[in-house]
Amino acid sequence: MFNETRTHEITVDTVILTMFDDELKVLLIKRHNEPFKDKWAIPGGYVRMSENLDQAAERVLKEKTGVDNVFLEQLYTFGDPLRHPTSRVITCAYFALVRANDVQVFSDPDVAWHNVNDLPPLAFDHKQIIEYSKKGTRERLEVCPVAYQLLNEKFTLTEMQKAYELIMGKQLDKRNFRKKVLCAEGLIELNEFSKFTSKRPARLYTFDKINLDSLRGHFIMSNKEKVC
Amino acid sequence: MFNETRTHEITVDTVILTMFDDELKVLLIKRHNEPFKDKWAIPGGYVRMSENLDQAAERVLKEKTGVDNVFLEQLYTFGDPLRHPTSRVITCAYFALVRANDVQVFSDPDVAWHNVNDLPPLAFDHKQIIEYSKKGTRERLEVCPVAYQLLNEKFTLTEMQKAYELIMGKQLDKRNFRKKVLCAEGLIELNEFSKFTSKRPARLYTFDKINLDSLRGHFIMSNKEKVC
DNA sequence: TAAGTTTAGTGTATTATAAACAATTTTAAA
DNA sequence: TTTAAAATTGTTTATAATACACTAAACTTA
Repeated sequence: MFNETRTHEITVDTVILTMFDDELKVLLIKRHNEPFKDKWAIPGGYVRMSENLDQAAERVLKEKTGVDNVFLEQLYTFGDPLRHPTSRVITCAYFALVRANDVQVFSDPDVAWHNVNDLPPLAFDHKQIIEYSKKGTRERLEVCPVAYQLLNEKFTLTEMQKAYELIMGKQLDKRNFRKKVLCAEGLIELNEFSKFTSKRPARLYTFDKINLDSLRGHFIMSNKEKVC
Repeated sequence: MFNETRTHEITVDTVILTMFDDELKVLLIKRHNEPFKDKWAIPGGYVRMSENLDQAAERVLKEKTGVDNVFLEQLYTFGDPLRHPTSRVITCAYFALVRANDVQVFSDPDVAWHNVNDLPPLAFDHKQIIEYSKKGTRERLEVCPVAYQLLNEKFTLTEMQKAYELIMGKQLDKRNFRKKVLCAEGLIELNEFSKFTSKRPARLYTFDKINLDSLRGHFIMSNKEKVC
């Protein structure tokens, strides 16, 4: 069935996640061409000869959202011979966490955010890739406070808890959550309050970006809270 | 510098780890051809058109060690344009844990086990790949008792602790270690004792393979013991 | 302007897990 | 039989996780 040659096509596909309307959203693009015409797909593209895989993923992310300098990490490489119906394409999947406000609003109705837990029919193995990225985000959150990547620069603790809850897929106790994050390094309490909430304003916090490298090991979701 | 075409060569490279002489060992092959002639390299090969990446890694492992049905997991994909000096080769790296006794003894002096912490000059980016695999093995051990993959079918708790210590890169307390593993699921106490030790014989244990799938989440090294 | 509604914010007691720590037992070898 | 090496075993302390409910502040509306 296959001609056992040595070359394949290699792409990067990027699962771009953000948070709004109390949902984790993934950016999808509706395909205009075969294969999988009219199905939705995560953004991707061929790896160029002069760039490494991280650079290819950054380029795709920048092209589709206009953002860079955000959390972007290699997830897994998918290489099933039949994942592409007409050619042999191996794809290195990345996942990115971006702030909804940073993304350029696109008027194209064929580029849209979808709830990661309520996906339309997807092209290729992209459903599997998105499922992997949900798991990867959760595992990443267990060792590193990546959830702040989804939040605005200034955020309330309620917003932060919501991000944790969406990624972990479970509700957290408000008092225990605040106790844990308030004693963690890197979180800075501001003397500002959210103005746009309709009820009691909430204190705003921000992250000390300079110390983010040292945060590995902090903000750990406990073993018991792990979704195994 | 580069012709931005769409095809690259893709290989799998496999970090094969085992344990003997109280050391974690990695299987290396001395290269006979350029590039990197006479440097050591981890076993690898081109991905065939008809196989997926897991199958390619299994094939390479089987060819080099004669073993299959062992722990073998995708690690990371390395795609720096300059990682291969003369062509554009993207490699999907895997890591495997095997029992030293299961591996066919090879008489070829250019195939040898090396201490992972004392490596000879390596070809390509293989030093980086091996470092990644040490980290990957440690992280895997934190959520799953993969260390048993390095042990014989019947093993003593001292041997098991040694495997944990080598992977974690630190010494563990004997009493706390035994307390933790003895109350974990899947470990079966045998009425047999090691005969080849020169002093007091140690009780042998084995793993309940049937229940291994349910072991995720057990045998967790605590957060405090994590090497971050 | 008072009452009602919504969200923000806070502390303690209990339980579970991890960590520190040393003496005794068993066998083979001398 | 004495000695040496490795195996085996429990308790105490410290830390972390969990469960749990009321008050405070601001806006809305009657």
